[in-house]
Amino acid sequence: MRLGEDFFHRDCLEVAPDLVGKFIVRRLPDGTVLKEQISETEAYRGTEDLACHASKGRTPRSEMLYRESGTIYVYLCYGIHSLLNVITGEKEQPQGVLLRAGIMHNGPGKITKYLQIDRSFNGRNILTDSDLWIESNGEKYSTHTDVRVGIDYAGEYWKNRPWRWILDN
DNA sequence: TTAGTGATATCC
DNA sequence: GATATCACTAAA
Repeated sequence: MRLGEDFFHRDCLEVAPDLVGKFIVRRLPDGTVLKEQISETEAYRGTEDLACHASKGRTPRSEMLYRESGTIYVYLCYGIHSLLNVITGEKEQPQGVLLRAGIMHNGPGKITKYLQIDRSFNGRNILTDSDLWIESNGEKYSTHTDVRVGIDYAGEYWKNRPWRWILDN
């Protein structure tokens, strides 16, 4: 079953753990359908969160974070990797969830490479897009938390929020 | 451990 | 217009 607005229109701290175990589905231009089970997510929440791109305020890049839930936010990291986020919560309240890994592809840059997602997806909507969506198989999966990765610059408090969720083995 | 890579924010 | 920085990865 494809996940809809009810799922994403919640706080990122609720959506991020719930996304673990769900399936991200990508339909390529040639019709091939790729499906990958999500195994790791991270939440980025609000302007106070120094790890969130919205902490620098509303800029051309962070604009997507302020959009309605379900908006797709893709940005280029280190000049090489496209990182995929889904916007959650209330419009105008910047927050989202980073898809960090799938069962078969472990790493935020690797999952987008496999799914052939680049910045052309930025601003599209995962609720309505015909080439990218998220499905549930109805099962619940247990997770454990850890701190977020690659945000040493965010200061002790934000660096230590347990806002990464990982699928239990 | 380090190079590779280019968009972005922030400073002239 | 210049520059420092970065939610990463693969190779060594």
